[in-house]
Amino acid sequence: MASNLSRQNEFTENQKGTYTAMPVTIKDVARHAGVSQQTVSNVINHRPVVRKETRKKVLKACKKLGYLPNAAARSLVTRKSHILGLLLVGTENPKYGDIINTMTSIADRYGYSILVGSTKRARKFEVASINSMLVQQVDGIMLAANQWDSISAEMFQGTDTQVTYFLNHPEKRLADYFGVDNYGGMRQATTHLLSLGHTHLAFVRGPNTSLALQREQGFRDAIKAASLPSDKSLIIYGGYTVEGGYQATLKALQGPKTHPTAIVFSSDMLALGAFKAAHELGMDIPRDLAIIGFDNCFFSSLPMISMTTVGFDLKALGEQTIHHLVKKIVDKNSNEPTRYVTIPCELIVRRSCGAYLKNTQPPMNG
Amino acid sequence: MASNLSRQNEFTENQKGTYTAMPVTIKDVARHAGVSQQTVSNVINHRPVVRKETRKKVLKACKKLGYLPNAAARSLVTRKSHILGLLLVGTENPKYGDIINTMTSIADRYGYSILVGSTKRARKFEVASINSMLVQQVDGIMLAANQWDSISAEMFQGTDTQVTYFLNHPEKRLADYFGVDNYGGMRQATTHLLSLGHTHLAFVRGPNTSLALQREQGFRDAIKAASLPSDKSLIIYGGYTVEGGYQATLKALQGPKTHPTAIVFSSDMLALGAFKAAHELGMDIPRDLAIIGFDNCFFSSLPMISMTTVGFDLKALGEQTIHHLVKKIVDKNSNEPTRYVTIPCELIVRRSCGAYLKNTQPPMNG
DNA sequence: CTGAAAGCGCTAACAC
DNA sequence: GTGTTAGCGCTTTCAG
Repeated sequence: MASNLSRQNEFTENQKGTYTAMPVTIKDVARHAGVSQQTVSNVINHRPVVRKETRKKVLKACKKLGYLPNAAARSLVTRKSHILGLLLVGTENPKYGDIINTMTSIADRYGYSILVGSTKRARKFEVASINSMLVQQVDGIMLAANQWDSISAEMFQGTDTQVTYFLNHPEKRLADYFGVDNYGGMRQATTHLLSLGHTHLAFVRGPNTSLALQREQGFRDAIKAASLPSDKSLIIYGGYTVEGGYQATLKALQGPKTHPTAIVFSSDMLALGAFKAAHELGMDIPRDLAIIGFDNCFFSSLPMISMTTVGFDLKALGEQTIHHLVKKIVDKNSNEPTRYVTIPCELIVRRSCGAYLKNTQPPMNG
Repeated sequence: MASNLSRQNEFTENQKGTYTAMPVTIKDVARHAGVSQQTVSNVINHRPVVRKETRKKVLKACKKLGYLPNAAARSLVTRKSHILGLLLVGTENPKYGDIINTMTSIADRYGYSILVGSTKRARKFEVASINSMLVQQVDGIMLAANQWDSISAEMFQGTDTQVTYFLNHPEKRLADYFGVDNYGGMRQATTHLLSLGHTHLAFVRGPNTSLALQREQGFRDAIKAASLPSDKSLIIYGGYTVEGGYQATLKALQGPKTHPTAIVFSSDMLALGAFKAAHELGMDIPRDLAIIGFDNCFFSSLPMISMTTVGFDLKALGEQTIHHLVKKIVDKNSNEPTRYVTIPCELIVRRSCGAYLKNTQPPMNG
């Protein structure tokens, strides 16, 4: 790609007789270097069919004029924009920033830019965002489906744009999916609490996405596998905010049933609400209440939180997602089967689950 | 804009005799509706020069064929991509996600998409990102300058792309700037600690950005205004991570000088490190050490953190930034003077500064 | 109000 | 290796 930092202009006279800066085109470079447009194009695109001296001459002209290729023009003929869409559900979770940054970095290595969007958890916005990205000619979209019954993948029928579900997928498997083993992670977390002797557990569930539904199922199956009577477990809706987790915790601890001694949360954000609730009720975590979250957000390792949670390798997930998506974009008609990938999870034991209560100190790194 | 959800295709035979789906163009719609391309274009762009019946006919054909306009083609002739670049320094701060989401929402209201990038705090990446966005023909860039001595605004000379600095600006005021009153906010925070009776304060400073330098100056001037001998204040580099704040706090509390009784941090993230350090040293915040952060990150209001901090209205800032940027894009040659805007800050007093130590309870909302 | 023609900046196909 | 030509899908003249 042409260099930068210095951009000289050519000024051309327009109809009104005023002078305006016109962007430098491949034509200008060609004229300046005394070669044809095609040759300039060959140089810019690193096609090894240009003589060394010619290439040098062209490069020099590019620099001199401050030439930058026009992606729109290129996109129009190649039918490739080198833009990828990343459509997530919302921003409440601080993991959002991590994800965008991770994906942007990886995409960059593959030569793609990232256009971000949020579905705001509403079908209307999901459709509008996809439409907008389609219009912008993104080569591919990584889509976190809003709802379990989303049919947004159908919007890509007849389009050049490749689509893969990311983190969330709908019921109908109309496209590839790259996500996390939410089920396995949550089942392991729940089993951990059971092994610590808890017999009354509650689960605070998230919104109606595949991700949250899988986590819930992991909890249910762990309870079932332990042969605990199902009425001894409590399932409460919490949504995806700290406030939601707070309300749900209060409900669990103040309801008519026998109160749980441990609560599993669909996310770290929800679990934070438990700290607030416990604080108000004068309860100590983990002495009076054991809790486990999911996501391994950065705050979970802080000493005053020290939350047991389930982690996963976001970078690896992003790498696989983009790698596969780009492959599908490049090998236009490599009729690969629909892929359905989940990366494994890891239980990260800290203080909040009470595992360190009886025996030793919490681990040094909080 | 044309509707969606259903996209039928036309299949055309290519040279090799295989059939491939070709995207529906304005031509196809025109033929189908029995009108000219121009008329279709007029309909799509809501130009009020088309008869009602004709418009209806065209819209129907759009829907039937699943037509979506091609932004690349449009951009090529209008010289407007309707894409805005948002270039931030990094992602360590969870505020990052907030910012992207806020800016995406606002831009959407103005009819623009957001292309995100990260400078990774290195000039090399800053230049590469800007270049990439320029190639993609973004209409404007909101740029958080890496360094105080950045000259990246010069890259826009001779370009159609409008640029405004955002959150951070370099020393040379080559472009508009929209940011936060970092100086005033930090000065107020420091003065607050002084009013609580502290005479030995430390400041943990951030990286070499305008934002961090302004915050540092706010601290220095507050100390100076209180006529405290400057050797009674300690300034330590912390960077931008929790770990950096932790190390800096240890340094402040274990140095040869008289130890500070209060520490001001350049950001909430840095201030979190103080909790870790205090925890290790067996000190209580705020009893043994008062701290104040900056940013009002979501975690600062949690009861087990309850951090006194400085907040600002990100939405208002984003709105002003994009409003102005879009105005400059649309009014191509409205020779407005370079604007330099900072939005005000607000001190949010919670438990960590010790203001509630002697008198009353901490506020109910943590 | 509608239609025909030109051209945005670039790459692809084919001569030379 | 290099130059010429055509055309991607759209908007913008300018005639009618």
